[in-house]
Amino acid sequence: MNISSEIEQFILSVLGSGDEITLSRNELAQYFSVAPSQINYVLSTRFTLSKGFIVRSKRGGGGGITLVRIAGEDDPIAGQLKELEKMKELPLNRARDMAGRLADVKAVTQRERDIILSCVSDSALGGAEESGVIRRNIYREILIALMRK
Amino acid sequence: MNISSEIEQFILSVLGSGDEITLSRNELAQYFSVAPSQINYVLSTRFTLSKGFIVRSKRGGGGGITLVRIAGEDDPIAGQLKELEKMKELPLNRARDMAGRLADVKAVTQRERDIILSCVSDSALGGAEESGVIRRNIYREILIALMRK
DNA sequence: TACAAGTTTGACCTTGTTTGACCTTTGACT
DNA sequence: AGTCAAAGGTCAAACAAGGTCAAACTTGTA
Repeated sequence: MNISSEIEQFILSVLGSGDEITLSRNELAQYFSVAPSQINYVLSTRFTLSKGFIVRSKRGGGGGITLVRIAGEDDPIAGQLKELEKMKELPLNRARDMAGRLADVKAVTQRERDIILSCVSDSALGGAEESGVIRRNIYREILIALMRK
Repeated sequence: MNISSEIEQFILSVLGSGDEITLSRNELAQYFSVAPSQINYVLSTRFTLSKGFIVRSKRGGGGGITLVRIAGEDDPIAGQLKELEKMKELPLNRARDMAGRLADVKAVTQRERDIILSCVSDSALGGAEESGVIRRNIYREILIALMRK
């Protein structure tokens, strides 16, 4: 496993089932013997909004970085639908994050997530012009289907 | 025996009776003293879907190639896959029939069928050129996801 | 032997990760 | 207020995978 993923796991394990954690960029970097900016890389690729995290930080003496897990309670499906309405295209990475999040909060099963991801994968849409637009429409239809009880 | 077949045998023997293996393209290539792209050749000729494998890969540092063995020929999903390989396009009616059949024989849940149908619906694909082709590719990817053990 | 199919190689491409040099903000202490 | 050390931020270059494609070579077969 690469270092970024190890750092991700480490943070997740320290976070445990809590929903907030504060950490020091420099300490973390030293602990793993990497450049401090690597921490930013991990945060920006693994702790994104679509994965359910908010990152706040403060510079200067006594500063630090705080991760907040977004409470998954207020219907994530409706939330994502709303999010989608603002987008014209849905990039694959974003779709992966979003579907992963639905699985994390148990709005869909692992298997359902796999189905969703194969629908919006490049191998399914690759050939198409405007695949970003199609991906967005497909994901939107899925969410609508999931809302119907 | 040619090198490609030796590499194939090697991979199979390491895989043994397991149904998943992760390997490094460059290491393998070095081990057999061949061009890295030869590994792709082996994968694409010997570890195909019809031979019962899915190949996934990730680039970049910490990347790698994963082979997954999938279900046998006798299940309805594999049957539909075979059927699909002969088609260039998948009309919506046909997709409805096929997904319905999967639900009938309990290869998917009702809810999974709904998700599948929304992915291939006209409201998802309506705008696209060649929506029949895209529908076929999406349905195909779904089947592949469903076969994963 | 000639042709077709299968194999092997290498040049070039795309994506994901890691590092380091340089920049900005903040709080504490004159 | 002014200074400055202690955070964290940005960005581009280097590195580390794997992917693609076509040309060259080999093998099997009519």
